[in-house]
Amino acid sequence: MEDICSDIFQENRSSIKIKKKRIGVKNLSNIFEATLKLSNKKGFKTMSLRDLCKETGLSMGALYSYFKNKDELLNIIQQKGRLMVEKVLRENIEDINDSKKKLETAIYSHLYLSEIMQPWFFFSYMETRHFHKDEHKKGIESELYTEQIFIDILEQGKKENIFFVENTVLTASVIKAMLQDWYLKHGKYIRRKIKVEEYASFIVKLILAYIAANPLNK
Amino acid sequence: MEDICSDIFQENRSSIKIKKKRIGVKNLSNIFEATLKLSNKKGFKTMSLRDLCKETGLSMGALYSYFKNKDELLNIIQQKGRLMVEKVLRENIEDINDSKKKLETAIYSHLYLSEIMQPWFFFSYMETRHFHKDEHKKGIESELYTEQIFIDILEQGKKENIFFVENTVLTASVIKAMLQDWYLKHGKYIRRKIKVEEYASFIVKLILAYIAANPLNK
DNA sequence: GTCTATAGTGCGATAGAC
DNA sequence: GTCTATCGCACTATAGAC
Repeated sequence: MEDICSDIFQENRSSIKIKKKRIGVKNLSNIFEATLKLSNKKGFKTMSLRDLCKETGLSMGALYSYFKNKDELLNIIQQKGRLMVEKVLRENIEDINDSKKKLETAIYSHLYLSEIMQPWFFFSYMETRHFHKDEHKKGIESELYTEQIFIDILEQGKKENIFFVENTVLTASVIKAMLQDWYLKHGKYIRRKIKVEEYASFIVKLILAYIAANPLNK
Repeated sequence: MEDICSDIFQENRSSIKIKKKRIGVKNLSNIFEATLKLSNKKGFKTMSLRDLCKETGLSMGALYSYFKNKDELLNIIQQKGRLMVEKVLRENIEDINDSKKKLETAIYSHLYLSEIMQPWFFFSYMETRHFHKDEHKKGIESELYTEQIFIDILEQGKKENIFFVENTVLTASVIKAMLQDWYLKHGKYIRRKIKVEEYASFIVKLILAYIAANPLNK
């Protein structure tokens, strides 16, 4: 979190009116956390900047030193979250050659990441449709990007005769749906004391039962 | 739709100021459709009653003849949608004894219903967390109600030694997640020309591959 | 670097004409 | 049964004091 906010501070130095790095990074971190918390409770549009003042302990004027308007606040949060997700997923799977191992790793990585960054994932899923043109498009592309990762892995396994899957696109879609359920209904899973490891291992077993069973052996 | 609006008109006669049934039902139907359309685009809270005026062609005064405030409009929509869903699901599966057939029917029924009532399902999923206390609670209960249907079917099949499933709750959770993906990302599936029949048959195959394979035979 | 005060906009809701 | 006009309130964003 510290690292991310430090990056954001550097990159958006032009639009951020704060000069001292220590104060800037601390307040940015505070603002992001508060924004995700409030938005996930009542929606980004419904969250007023006065709510954000109360939650952060900053005044209206101080907030506007960190972003030039409410929409820019949203853009910064989105931009940074997306970069983080794509980087982690790519790095975790790029060196794996074995299809089955790669599929497992992709599922585990996505779930662990969304466990750590749950508020951001939830925010992103729920708010994307409210974004204006450009951010809206990027949100959908980001979703398709991770879906494509799964399509590619399934296609690779299919070529190697390890996976037996009729429709890779549809299979990737439902894998994505199950991964998303983890952060969308996070409260439900916590209440039921289901840990992320258990959920991940379950998803892998379910998918492998479907694609790893050679129909010719039946 | 006509039938539902007719029912709503009868039940809420006290708070609806309109006397003539024909006009009342026609306008109610118009208002509901417009509310779902606008809310699903920008969120219920963000949709102003002035937006609703434009979309329905009615004036502010006219709108307020059909509900006493914005929250009541939401409650009426939710109440009726929930009743509809629970009724249809129950009626479709209650007379089926065969576990496998029952599971299939439940999946197909839910998907076909959410295909017809897609705007309502989407609305309900996205807005539940913004509801006040009582409606919020009912929304969550409704979600758990359909999940419980699947838990019960899985438990029944387990007892009969037809299904081999370790964790029925977790299995029901992901079934629900996949059913929800159909109406949450409806646009994506339409763009990819995936029909509801294909999706339903895919989900059934995927789940059966996991639970219908007796591990003792392996 | 952060504050308070306020301008300007748009909201939900109602009253009263037609 | 539907309309227009209007009220009071909360919002984003900014200007200027400290």
